[in-house]
Amino acid sequence: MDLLSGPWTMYLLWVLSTQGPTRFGALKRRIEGISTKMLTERLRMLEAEGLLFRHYEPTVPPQVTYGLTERGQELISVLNLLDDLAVRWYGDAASPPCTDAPQ
Amino acid sequence: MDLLSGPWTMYLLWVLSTQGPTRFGALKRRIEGISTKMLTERLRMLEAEGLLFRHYEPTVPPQVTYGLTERGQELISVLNLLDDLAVRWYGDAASPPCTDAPQ
DNA sequence: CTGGATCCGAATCGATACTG
DNA sequence: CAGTATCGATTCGGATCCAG
Repeated sequence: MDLLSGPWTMYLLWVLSTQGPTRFGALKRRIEGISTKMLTERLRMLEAEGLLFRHYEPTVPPQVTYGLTERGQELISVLNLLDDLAVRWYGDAASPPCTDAPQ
Repeated sequence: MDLLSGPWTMYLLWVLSTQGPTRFGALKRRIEGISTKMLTERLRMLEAEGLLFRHYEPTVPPQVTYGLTERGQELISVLNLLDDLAVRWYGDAASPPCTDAPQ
């Protein structure tokens, strides 16, 4: 509970679940409003909990990709149920802005 | 998400789910560590969201009982799944102090 | 591009005192 | 018993600057 209670945490997981593995900058742009500090903190915490992985590619410039681990996926399935309730109670409008056109 | 992200929120719901309708003072004692202010805030918020009800009995002294609504129960079922994951990942020790012997 | 370090204002939260 | 009101310490989080 403490883990998920942090700001942006659930939303970050959610974004990763809809986008698949995503790079740091893309996440920052996608989440819009989150600060570098927050994003880094959340990513570190979730990584420490084994909910997501960090893939570092030492190119120039470096590329770092984050994605859900198996545990992360399991957690997402619970969050999906939560979303079902949210939709049922508040309607689709309450859903996160899933404006993804991933192509 | 914002709703559940608040401090004590999930735990409070959890306690109410294992105790059934509970009075203010009992909740405060049960949750141990929460301040009056926090508890009141959380209760108000959850009531406003229709997750729990407030029953006021104008006796002397007054008795106020809080309990889960139907919506609250639905949400608990999701939290239970979350608990399943927690137990699987961290073991029973990480569970809330569910020291209930319901028989 | 991906962060780490620092500073500082804003929001939070607990403790306390008080009421019906 | 069940809160409300206020105040002050603390924490939090964003902005900024810097580096590999």
